[in-house]
Amino acid sequence: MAEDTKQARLSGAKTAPKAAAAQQLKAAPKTGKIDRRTRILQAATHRFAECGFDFTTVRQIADDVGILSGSLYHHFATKDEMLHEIVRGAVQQLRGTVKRIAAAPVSAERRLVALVLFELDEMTRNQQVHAILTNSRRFFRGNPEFAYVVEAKKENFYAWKRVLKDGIDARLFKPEIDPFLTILTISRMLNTAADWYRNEDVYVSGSGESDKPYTLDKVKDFHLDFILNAIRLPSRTAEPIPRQDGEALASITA
Amino acid sequence: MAEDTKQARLSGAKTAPKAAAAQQLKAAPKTGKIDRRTRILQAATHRFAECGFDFTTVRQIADDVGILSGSLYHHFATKDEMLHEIVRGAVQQLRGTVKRIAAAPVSAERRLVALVLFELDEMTRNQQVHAILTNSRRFFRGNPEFAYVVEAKKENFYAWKRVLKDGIDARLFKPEIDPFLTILTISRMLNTAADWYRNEDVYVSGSGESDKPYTLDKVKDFHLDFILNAIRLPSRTAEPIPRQDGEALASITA
DNA sequence: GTCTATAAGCTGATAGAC
DNA sequence: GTCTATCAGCTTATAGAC
Repeated sequence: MAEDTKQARLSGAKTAPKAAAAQQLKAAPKTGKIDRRTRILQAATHRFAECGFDFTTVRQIADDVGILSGSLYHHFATKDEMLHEIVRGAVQQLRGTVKRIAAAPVSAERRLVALVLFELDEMTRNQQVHAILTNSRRFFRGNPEFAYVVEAKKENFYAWKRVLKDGIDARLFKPEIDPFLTILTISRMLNTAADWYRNEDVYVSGSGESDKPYTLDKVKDFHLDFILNAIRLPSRTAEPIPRQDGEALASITA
Repeated sequence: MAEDTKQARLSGAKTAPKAAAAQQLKAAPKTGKIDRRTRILQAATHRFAECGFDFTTVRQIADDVGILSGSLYHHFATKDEMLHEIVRGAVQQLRGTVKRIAAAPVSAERRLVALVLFELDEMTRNQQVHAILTNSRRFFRGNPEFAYVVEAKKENFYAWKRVLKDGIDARLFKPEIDPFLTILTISRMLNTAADWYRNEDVYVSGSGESDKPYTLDKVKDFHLDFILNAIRLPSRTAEPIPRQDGEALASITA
């Protein structure tokens, strides 16, 4: 892994003419009329999330869309290029919204609630992409081509840190909490939750969508409770959690 | 991944004569005199933890110990057999101790504290093996040869569930907590913490062992606080956390 | 745009010389 | 116990016919 010098050459010639196609990925209606390129990205996203980037083969992706592996290279120059198109949009959007929430002119507690709600929402809605970002994080760290991924993660950390610091200064949060440990713990907690919410119920549910044992709403409440109990000043534990305000702040993503 | 029918044949002929060698893995002094088989398992453990089982090649392992890949097959029948020897002991020990703590005749809170302390301790001490168990969990789930791994995980879950239920019945914990979500969250939290504690400080530390910014003790306190704040009855938040008692209970592993 | 065919290299694993 | 040499099958990626 140390000397993983698999060169991704996104040289000149074939570089993607319609990078915006990646956006259609979540907006695309499930009815038939979507172009090949988008369909390939859907298949790749699914495989990368399921098996990891490294362990997914181009043949699997090609099989999923019903063409041969060689034909993929008419649409994408390299396997790495597919990954770029899949993660870039999500990374940029997450970074932008997190920074905006962290800088909003409301109390630190409301910003924290908004951050939790937004990240849970985003990671659940766009779960496959975030699964890729988490599960293949070693690949991203070790590949200079994807430095922007780890860079965005770092910026997110500083946004959270600012909110925590503001909350401590405003005597809303415990002064003795360790920012680093707290953010790390919360961040992975939300990631974990989204992964479980979207995938693990395979073991339980059977029929439609409605018999899901946990609603996303309940999962959000659980985590808000868990997190706020841990960081609020003990004297404030009885206060209601400002979920509505956080919800409103979190939904301003456009 | 669905049709991953890579057969592991641990047929008859070459089956490992000294399976106990895996135990030496953590007990082995770092001085030179350890046999080849143990050295190979050390290298394999490191690689599996770092790159995942699937993505590790037998040639990498062979390189690490300074022999050729073909020579590995004098010591082990298959790559899968190495994995078995690496994880089996840890899985059995974890399962045994967790069940014993969960059944101990003390208050549910002390048992919970003991579970948290023990798992953090064990996952930190034996971090590489637990990283393998977590990172390659899809492999374990999809491979019948390793059913005992997921079986043990399930038993651990029921042990935790019992402690949580006892705590609710004894009016120590909030009656409204969701056992499944709570256990899932705590479990991954501890896993995450151990992973970070052992690996992530690569980015920070420089010289010896002493300048580590976080002691394991501090990490334990952080998590006990975080977890107990979330599940204790609100009226009990001011009570001291019975860490010493938990420590004592957790350390009875022999 | 997809196909056939193929390159160059890696994979886990084996046989037999020493 | 390690070596050399090799297998059959997989990997990403390319060239050129249709």
